[in-house]
Amino acid sequence: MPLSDKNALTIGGLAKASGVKVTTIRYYEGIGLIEPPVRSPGGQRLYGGEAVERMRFIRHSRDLGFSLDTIRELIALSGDKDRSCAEVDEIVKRHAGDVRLRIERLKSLEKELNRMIRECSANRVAECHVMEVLANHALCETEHLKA
Amino acid sequence: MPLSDKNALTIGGLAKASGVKVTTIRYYEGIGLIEPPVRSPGGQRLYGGEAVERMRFIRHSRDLGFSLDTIRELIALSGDKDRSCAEVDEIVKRHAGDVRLRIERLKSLEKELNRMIRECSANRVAECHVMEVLANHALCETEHLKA
DNA sequence: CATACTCTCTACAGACACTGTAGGTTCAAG
DNA sequence: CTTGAACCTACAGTGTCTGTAGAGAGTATG
Repeated sequence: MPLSDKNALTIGGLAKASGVKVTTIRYYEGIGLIEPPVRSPGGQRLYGGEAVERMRFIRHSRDLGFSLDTIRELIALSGDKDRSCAEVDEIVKRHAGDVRLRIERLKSLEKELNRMIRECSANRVAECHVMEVLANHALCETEHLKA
Repeated sequence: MPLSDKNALTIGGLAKASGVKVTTIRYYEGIGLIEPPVRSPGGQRLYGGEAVERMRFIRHSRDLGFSLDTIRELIALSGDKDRSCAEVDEIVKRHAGDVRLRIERLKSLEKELNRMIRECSANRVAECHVMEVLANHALCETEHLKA
């Protein structure tokens, strides 16, 4: 993107076009996830169209739950167009596995919470079954390992 | 717990008895989640048996996914033994709702990730379907709002 | 050209729930 | 009395941003 490009986007324009907030874009630049763009004579950031693509890629990957570190890997891989995409698949599979695990844990959590609620007969706090369960894991039916 | 109590626990003993790490106990004291205990002449923390109960309560609540702020509320409510436990129920219900929502989101995420994996034919990165999907939410089937 | 107004700039603090580090002190056992 | 584990404080770092403050840049109108 040459400086002379009249179609350059300011950071606000990039934010609107990509759905990533201005402050977040600056943050991504700060941690080296994206390249620093050229600046206007007054010091404002100016972006070309490819920056929109990149920001959308990042945003969608974030929405799919990938960490910024993983996204960094994906971006690096995408630079090597001729490489087999087996590594990319591997990363996505690993992530899908993580997600499945988290779902399992949350499900047993949900079961336990619902059981607690069902079994409370709304008495005084002093005899509250919910409170007892909170105090004592032995009263739980499931193992609900930390979410 | 009088200072003279020979059965007092040091922070390490409390950690073992409750399953909460030493540093975490100090952290909880720092943020005012638990009361500062009495100290030995040399300045070391000394805890009585009720501290073990409290730490277990906190740990189990954390395992069930409650935030420290919510646990703070629960502890405050537990101090008022005669109060109806409707508020406690309310808190647990709200949390159960949050958990359900998270499960829903993770499920649609999982679906999308699995679809991405299935549809990749392991070519070069340049034509990788996974990469395309990451770049473009329009290629998604589900709405998979942020997890 | 002056003014107003929006956008952008940097730098730093805060959120959550801890974990880790550095450098020192206390305590119980041998 | 010495050793070694456990303890102490204070502070920085994790991840992914969000929010704030105060100042400068760019644009539209009078």
